[in-house]
Amino acid sequence: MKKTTSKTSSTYHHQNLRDTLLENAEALLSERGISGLTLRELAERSNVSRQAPYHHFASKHALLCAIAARSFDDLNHLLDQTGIDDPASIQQHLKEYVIAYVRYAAENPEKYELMFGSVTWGNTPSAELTEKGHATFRRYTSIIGGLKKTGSMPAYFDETRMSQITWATLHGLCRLKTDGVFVSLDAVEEMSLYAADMILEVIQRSVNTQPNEPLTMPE
Amino acid sequence: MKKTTSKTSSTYHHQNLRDTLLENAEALLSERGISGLTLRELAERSNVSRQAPYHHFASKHALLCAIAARSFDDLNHLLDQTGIDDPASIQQHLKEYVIAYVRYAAENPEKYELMFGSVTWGNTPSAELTEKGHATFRRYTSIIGGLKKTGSMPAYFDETRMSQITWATLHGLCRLKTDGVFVSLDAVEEMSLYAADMILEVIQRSVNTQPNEPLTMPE
DNA sequence: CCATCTATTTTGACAGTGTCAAGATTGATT
DNA sequence: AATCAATCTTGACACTGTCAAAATAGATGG
Repeated sequence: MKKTTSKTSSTYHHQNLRDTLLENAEALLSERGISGLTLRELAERSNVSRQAPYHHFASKHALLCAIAARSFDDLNHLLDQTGIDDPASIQQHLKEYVIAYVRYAAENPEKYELMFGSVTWGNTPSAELTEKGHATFRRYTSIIGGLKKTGSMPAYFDETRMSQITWATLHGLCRLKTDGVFVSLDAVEEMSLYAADMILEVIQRSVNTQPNEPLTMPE
Repeated sequence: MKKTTSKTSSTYHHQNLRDTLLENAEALLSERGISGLTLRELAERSNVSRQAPYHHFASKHALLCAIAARSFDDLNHLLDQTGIDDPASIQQHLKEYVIAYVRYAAENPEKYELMFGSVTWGNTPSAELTEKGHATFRRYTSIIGGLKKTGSMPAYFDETRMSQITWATLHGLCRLKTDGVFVSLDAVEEMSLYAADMILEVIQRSVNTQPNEPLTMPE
């Protein structure tokens, strides 16, 4: 029974240490980068011994997964605010989504790396992380699916495949920015909108085309 | 004057230590992953003291950049073997390129991470690395440019932007695979070919469309 | 109100890591 | 043969993540 005791005995963390650690970890992450986020310094910054975090996170990997999951929440919150001005225009929604997505990645490169990088995903990512990651993708798929429902997308399109590759485009651009291959945020935003236009174009043009030669699976 | 002395005094490495280190580093990388590649174990495996590698690589970062540059050579060598069966068909070339590219990434996830990851690019990547990375992209651009020359791509397309975003698609898919977000290689290959088809489609269809509403730069 | 218990925090220790500073060794050059 | 510059080695330092065991706090039951 460790629910709402909340006596908050000063100089002793107890229940809220986990949240405190996560907040300080995010700050540390932004300041020193992913390799500069060390458990010992995190503990010191949280005024706690070096082993204390282990009672809230089984390992450093678990902590990183928790940060990633939390970052997915942040991103989803931002994405929720797209497409509300003109709910009827899914095209507009897609563009706003893309811009919000790219901006978040560019402004939080270390978090984005944890959200999709091999550090977290390469070694049995936490269930929380995989679930939230998939949820974010589902959110994107629903937009692409919306294009189909409103008739902007021909019915014979493979909705899943289409979502996967167009979102991979978005992800690829973000990754190139967060990894430092691309440096200009303006350029990446331009590319992203260009990509969004291309996606909308290929869908739009397909509508006016005979479905006898669709975007099929080769081989 | 340290050219071709090549006396190869046994049990003493001398000139070829650098190459030996790189080879062993690649092996170690494949076996233990990027975090398992440690300078000390690399030295031990090369029958050399722990500080010896520092005479050939200024730091671990420099070593990682050298591995990445070497990997670019490997990849470029593979890509050179695409599009030779039917040089006339650039569409075929693109598909072969995509498949070879994805396969290399999937089979060498750690190398791919060094080639494009923040570990190398985030902290002043070596001139050799940036040059070879850009060269690889230029190679891709030339294919997209080939589509324009043969009339398959409308002249008003922005060749550079088009290359950037379609290559970002390829890169995004590879990254999702190498990072462990996607697990099935078959699925990623399917997505890649689907993407290649989409690229070719959007270009092809554009040819039969009035250029008054092209894929313009928004805003 | 006190004793007990469990969850939490701490201290000690260990095997690693990258890399700086000096010393030792080698093959080549004068 | 003597000198030299490049190369390799050894010692040391400040770190890292994490196991083990001791200490401490708050909550619980009498």
